[in-house]
Formats: sequence, C-alpha cells, structure tokens
Amino acid sequence: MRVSMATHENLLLAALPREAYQKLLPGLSPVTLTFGDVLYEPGSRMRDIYFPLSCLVSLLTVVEGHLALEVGMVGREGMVGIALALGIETSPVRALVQGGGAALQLSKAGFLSALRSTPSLQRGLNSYVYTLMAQISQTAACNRFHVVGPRLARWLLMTRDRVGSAEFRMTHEFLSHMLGVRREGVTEAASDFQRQNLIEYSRGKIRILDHSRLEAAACSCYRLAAAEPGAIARWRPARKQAAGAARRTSGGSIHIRRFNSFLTTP
Amino acid sequence: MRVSMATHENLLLAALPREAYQKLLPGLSPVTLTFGDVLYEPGSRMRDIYFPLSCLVSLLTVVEGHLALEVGMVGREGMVGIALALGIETSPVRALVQGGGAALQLSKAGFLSALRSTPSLQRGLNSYVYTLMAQISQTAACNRFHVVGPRLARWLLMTRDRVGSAEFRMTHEFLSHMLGVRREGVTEAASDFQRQNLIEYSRGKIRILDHSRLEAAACSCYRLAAAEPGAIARWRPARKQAAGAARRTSGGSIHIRRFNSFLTTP
DNA sequence: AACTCTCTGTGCGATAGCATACACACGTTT
DNA sequence: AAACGTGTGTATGCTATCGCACAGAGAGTT
Repeated sequence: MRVSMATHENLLLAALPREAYQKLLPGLSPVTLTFGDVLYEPGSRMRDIYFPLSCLVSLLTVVEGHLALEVGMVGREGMVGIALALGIETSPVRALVQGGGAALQLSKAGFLSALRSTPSLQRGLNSYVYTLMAQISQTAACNRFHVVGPRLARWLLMTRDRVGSAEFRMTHEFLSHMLGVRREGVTEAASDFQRQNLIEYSRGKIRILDHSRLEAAACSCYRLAAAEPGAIARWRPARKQAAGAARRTSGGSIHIRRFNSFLTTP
Repeated sequence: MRVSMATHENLLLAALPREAYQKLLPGLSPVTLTFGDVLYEPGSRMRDIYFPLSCLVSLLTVVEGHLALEVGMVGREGMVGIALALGIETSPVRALVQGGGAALQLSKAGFLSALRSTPSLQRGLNSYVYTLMAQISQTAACNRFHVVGPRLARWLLMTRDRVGSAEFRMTHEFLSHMLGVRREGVTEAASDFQRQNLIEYSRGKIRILDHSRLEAAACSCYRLAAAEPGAIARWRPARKQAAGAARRTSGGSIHIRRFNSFLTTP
C-alpha cells in the first residue's frame, strides 16, 4: 500500500499507461539515496534503475584530464538508468546523487522483463528519452554560450523545480563542477545574487529568496528546455514554419527549406 | 534493385534485423541532399526521415541570441529524425546538411507504421538513440573544456570518418559555427595545422594530409565517442569497476559506490 | 576554549576567446 | 581584363575565465 502511493510521487511512473505501471509495481522497492552516492560510472553495468521521489540525480560526462560536467538532471519527473530502456546495459555517464532523498529502485532484470512483455512501457519511456536528449542538447549549447551568472541562476531554478523546495544543500565547490567553471567563479556570481537578495546561502545551504528576479537573471535556457517536467511541449519553433520549398531530385521528393544564413537564430 | 543495394551503404539500415529492414525497404526513396538544406527546425514537425548514404547532416542546437551550435553529426552510420522513433513528431534540434550527397528518404507515415508493426525495428533503432545521446553528451563536455585547436582537429577527423574521404567542402566560417567559436579562431587554428602540413585548404575545400598527426592534435574526445560508427563499444569505464559497497535502507538494497571525491577523473 | 576542517571571499597575473576592423587573394562573372 | 563577391589572414584592445594563493569565518570536535 505504501509503495503504491509513493509511486505517484514520481511523475514519469504516474504518467505511464496503466498496464505498464502495474507491471513495474511489484518490483519497486523504496530506498534512500544519499548525497554523493554514485549510481553508475561511465561504461559500468547498471544493476538497477531508479525513479526519484524526493532525491535529485546529476548525469555527468567525464573527460580525460578534467572534472566531471553535468549534462543532465533527473528528479521526480524522470528515471535514472534510461539507457536500459534502449537495450544498453552500460551507462554513458556518471550518475551522482546530488540531493539526498527517496527513490524507488528496480532491478535490471525486473525492468527488462517488464519492458519486453509490455510494449506500452517502452513507448511511455521513449518520450522521456526524448526529453532527456533535448535537455542534454540545450545544456551543451548553454555551457558554450552563456556566462557563469545566468547559468548559475538557471541551475538553481532547475534544482528548485525538481526538489520542490527553495532550499537545498549545495556548496560552491560542488556547483562549480556542475557548471564546469572554477569554484571562485561560482562564489563571485553567487555573492552577486546574494547582494541583490535573490538568494541567500551559507556553508553548503542555499535558499532562493526571489524566484522571479532570479529567473530574470537566468539565461533563456531555463525557460526552454529544463524548467519542469513536461518541458517537451515548450520547445518553440525557431521561426514560424514557412512552407517548405519542395524540390525534386532523381527518384524522390524532398520537403525541406533552404536558408541563405541557416545558422542564425530568429 | 538499385534501391536494395543502396540500403547497404547505410550502416544502421544494414544492421537492422532482417524483418525490420524488409519492412522499411518499400518506402525508401533515394534523394540527393544539398549543402545548406535544412531538414528540420527545432520544434517543427518532421515530415520525413533520412538514412544518409554519402551525405552528412549536422544536428544544431539553437540558442536565443546566438548562432547555432553543433551537438551531433549523422552520416552513413545513422539516421536523421530519430525523435520519431521515440514517438515524438517534432525535432529538438536543427538538422542541416553539412555535406551534400545521397540519402534514403522515408515518409513519417511509412516509418511510423513500420515501427508500430515491427518491434524489432524499435529495438534496432534504440541502440542508435543511445549512441547519439552518448555523442551529444561527449560533445557537450568537449565544447566546455577543450580549446579550439584540438576541437577543430576532432571535428575534421569525425567528418572524414563519416564522409569516407579525406577531402570535403567546408569554409572557416561554417566551421566556426559548428564549433561555437569565431571565424578568426578557426582561421588561426587551421592555418596552424596547415603550417605543420597536417591539412591543406583553400576557399572552402579542406583536405586532411596527415591523419595520424592530426589525431594526435585532436582532443581525447575523438577516440572516445565519435571516432566511427560502433563507437558504443568504445566507452571505457572511468575507473576500474571496484565492487560496490552494498548498503541497506528501509525496504530496499542499494548497490552503489561512494567516493570522497566523486568528481575526479581517473 | 582552543582546535580543526570546510566553506567562502578576494586579489593578481596569465590566457583564450571576443568584437571589430581591414587588407588581400582567389574565382567567377561580365 | 576588369569588376565583384566570397574566403582567408592579421591586428588591436577588451572581457570572462583560469590558475594560484591566501585570508577569514562558521560549525563541529576534543
């Protein structure tokens, strides 16, 4: 009984088709994940998958000679170990528990057998795979183009959305790795925000004071890709969808557009 | 007949289970894609999918106020429009033809009906989804940590691998957008390589002269994620897989590891 | 109360990349 | 052969971030 209630706290589980949901149910066991737990290493086999309830997990890419960089974040809206849904048993990224809390755990075997016997489960998870891909792509561009301040704001807001609380544990040091910058850079940006009363922090605890002004300080990526579960629907066309000029080549028709400057943003 | 031969030039098609492959076959039509064609815009509906034969397609993330940034590359080893395999009808990225050439085109309807009726097709494509996710993640970290020179070298090598030729059309201007840097930065890095006789170029044509020395100049990302189709198998563990310390909390067992410094690279 | 460890604040020189500007060179067109 | 457009080379100051170094401050420990 307790388990079946908890499952509704994970939005991905709750959104699954009834049949798929019930197939997963018996295998789920509640666990507590602690800050700093490493669920997977890149290349390692995944023994279990996790549906976060109140915890928050970071997906980190590891690059030779550098510290890890966060490329994705998984909270109540998703699941950790999505590669298994794609039939791959090794993780491409490190999965690090960034905020301790509850999760539902399911063994690899249990998950795979449910997946094989229940096509609707595959379909239900696929849309989450898409969300995650979109998030990773967006993060990639954000890390390239935006400066520390706005990225920090974005990160804090994304975290808030996922843990469902304006306060959470987080040191500048840790943050600097998530953002791929130096610790000092985070300190500078964060103390800026604190001076403006957007946030307050001390010794590993951060609290968001003024959500809307912090959002104004964040880069546009926050509104685009990662604001909340269901972000899929928020992808906006880069420009209005002009009718494509249809062209024909030997043997097939192509419905595509050409731009003189195909690299611009609207 | 001609079509059925061409399909083998796309490695993803060729690797599909026979049943799935044959289901797709009748809908495929050969087309010629031209440099600069935009197959999808972010948020736009995908009318068709493409299996590149000799062309090369860039996946670009668009960020407000900036030019596009390449997050992925699709050549003979993959397909363009993979989001449709995840049940999503809009693209999260811009798909731009970066190297003209042949491809096999398939309508959305044709693809979806094959997908629904043929579970092995879904499974076959899933592993490509994984490859692409890994590539995007790797690119994200690469763009953050590595400087222009090594990234340029990596990009040239990746392109070479996908077009199967040491020479291709590519201006510094275009390259600068792929790498997310200024044109001048590319010119500087490229003329460096030219001075060392690693490459030669002129007015939009680039040729790789010394593959192995260029590889030495490239960042490690080349060897990791994107060197060639089948890169999946090349993900190496970040550290040797020490046995996880099993811990138990109320109601479930966790097989995970903890690190004091969980952010380091091996 | 003294000690210690972690977390945060700050300063300084070095550097990669940015914005802008302009010169030149090669190909194509007229 | 002259004109033009595109692609490439180079310079100049500017900015964000880096790398390093060290000081202070909060919180727990002995």
